[in-house]
Amino acid sequence: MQKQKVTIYDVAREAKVSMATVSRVVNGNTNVRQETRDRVLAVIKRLHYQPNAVAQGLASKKTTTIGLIVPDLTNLYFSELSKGIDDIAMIYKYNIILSSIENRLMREGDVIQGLLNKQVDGIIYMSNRLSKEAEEAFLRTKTPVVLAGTLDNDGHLPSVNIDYIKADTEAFELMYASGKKNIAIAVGDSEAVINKQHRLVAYRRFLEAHHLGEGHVYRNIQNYADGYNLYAQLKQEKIDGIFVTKDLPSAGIVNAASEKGTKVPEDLEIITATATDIVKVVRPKLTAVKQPLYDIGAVAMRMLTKLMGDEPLEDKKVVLPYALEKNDSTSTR
Amino acid sequence: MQKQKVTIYDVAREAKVSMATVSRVVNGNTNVRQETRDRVLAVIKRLHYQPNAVAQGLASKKTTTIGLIVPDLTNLYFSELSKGIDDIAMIYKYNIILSSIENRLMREGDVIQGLLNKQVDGIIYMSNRLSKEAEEAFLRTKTPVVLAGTLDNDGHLPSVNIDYIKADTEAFELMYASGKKNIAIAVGDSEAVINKQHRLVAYRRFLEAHHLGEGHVYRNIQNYADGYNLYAQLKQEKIDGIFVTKDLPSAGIVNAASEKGTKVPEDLEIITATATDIVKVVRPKLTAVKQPLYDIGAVAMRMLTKLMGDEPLEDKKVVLPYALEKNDSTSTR
DNA sequence: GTGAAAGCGCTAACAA
DNA sequence: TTGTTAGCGCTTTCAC
Repeated sequence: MQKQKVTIYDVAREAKVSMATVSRVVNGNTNVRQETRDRVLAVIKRLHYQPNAVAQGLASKKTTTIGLIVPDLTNLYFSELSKGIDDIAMIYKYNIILSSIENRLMREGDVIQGLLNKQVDGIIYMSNRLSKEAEEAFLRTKTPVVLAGTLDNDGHLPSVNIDYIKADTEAFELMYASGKKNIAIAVGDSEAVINKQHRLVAYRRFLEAHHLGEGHVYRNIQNYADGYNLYAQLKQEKIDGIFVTKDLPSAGIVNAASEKGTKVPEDLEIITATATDIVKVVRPKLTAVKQPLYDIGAVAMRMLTKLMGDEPLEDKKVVLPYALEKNDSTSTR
Repeated sequence: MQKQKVTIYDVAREAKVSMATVSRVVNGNTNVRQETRDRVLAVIKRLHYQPNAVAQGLASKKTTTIGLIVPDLTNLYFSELSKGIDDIAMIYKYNIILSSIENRLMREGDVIQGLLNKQVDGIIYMSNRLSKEAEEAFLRTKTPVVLAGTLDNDGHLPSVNIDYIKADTEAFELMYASGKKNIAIAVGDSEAVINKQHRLVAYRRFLEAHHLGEGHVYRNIQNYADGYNLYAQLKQEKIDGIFVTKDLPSAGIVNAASEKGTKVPEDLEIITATATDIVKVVRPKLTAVKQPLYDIGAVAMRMLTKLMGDEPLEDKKVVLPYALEKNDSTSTR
């Protein structure tokens, strides 16, 4: 490849100043006489000079780029979070390097190392499950990291979330208030920190509080078909209320129930843990925990900008409010 | 910020070779004696040396990074495309800089310039509407660009798509075969090239072929509510079949129809132009054009790798096959 | 097969 | 306020 067409050197020569002065102008340094600045600016415009961000990055050790680690962009949960992150990143002029960790083409540790090699100024990580190797890599590096809609085991890393235990408990109690006694929970990855240490804990506490016995935990319920197929089991085990962590499986359950003649919410109540577009498309409309996904992303990104600017963080663990949106898959108002 | 911990220089010193040799080893250059290579590799491992990609980029003028321009990641159409792009990019070891152009925080030209300043090796662009400033920027730069699920006005840029005219015509004819005579079309952005030069053209040709008069074009039908609200108008204008370019509005129409007592497909047939998860969640299940979104993305990325490697392209405009998935919102099988 | 040395384009002391 | 001068960490001729 050829050399860059117009460099800072060309501008300096044409404007009869030093490279340093051009650099100052480009970076908005105020220590430049207005007259000089204008002259440089004119040359920059005339030559269509554009700074080479890679060279800037090498010299300044700042790339104005962050890494975004995400499991699956086609999942609305993550894409909503990403949108919040993206908007704030744009405001602060950061670019985002997107790293998907869904397919196992690359080990998570290598993905993170790749980001670090690209000298990203910070990393935002989202995933249902924070892998061990990721957690270790994050604790080792001095590059700032923030978790969005994600929790680590010991709470060492800055993060933004809602209070899952509180939200889930409210959901269980809503179904209980309708007189349901055989309430179940269906989770995606039962080893994920949020499920293992929060949602399932809330479930057990709920069961104990009302002396409801062992309960029913369905694991690995990930997609529409999983939900659809789960229905038969729910029917057999006489489940009359279920909390589902993902939206597509919830839709599957509702549709299966409708087809097989089970009335929702009379015979079976359903609450889903994430209010996406799916919720309003299904009939009956699903009662759902409305998480402020966009805000979680936005706040996470804002936290990261502070960390990258060596500003102090008020809260390391931010907890945002949620709302339980009562729709037609539950009966108690 | 401090200097990098371990540099190529440290490795060279410890291995008692020159930086050039270390560089060769790192980049898999074969002109290194096996013995030397092993020694260098051992030192790299011992010191945990990791190359600085920014410095590599500056020296080699290759960043192994591409720019991905996307309007809205929460739109399944684009996130599916992105997934295909991401997978292939990962295989070829390219990182992706994600640039959203949905919010108008930044002009599209500036977004592209920013990517160019970061010295990306290539760009993939997706959008319903290729803006004039984007098109001009792409024609001006020597950085390779590929359009995914997107078309430019004059067809100068490499792109991957399906045959929209053929697909839409098939959809119209399917409804016509059911005896529908007042068939309409609802589009998102009617100025988008795909709509203006393909979908709407197909619609007009269909009307003419069957002497169906002027027809009905509904514009700016973007989201669930738009579709839901459109129903009243469809009813008033006695529409008995409609082709909708987006999935959420389709769901809105179906749900509104069900609520108001209009039978789908008996009284109103609906076909949507993109088969996403929404299609199978709505009842009745929507008949839809199944676009190979993942493949479009994958092929676009593969084309880009060729362009970046100065390999020739067999086809500049790739057209992938689609399938019309007949579900329950149409009656003809 | 290996090394010396000149950059890549820019920033950031330090002087002036 | 401006210029000089080292780098930043790496690749890449060109010799040997």
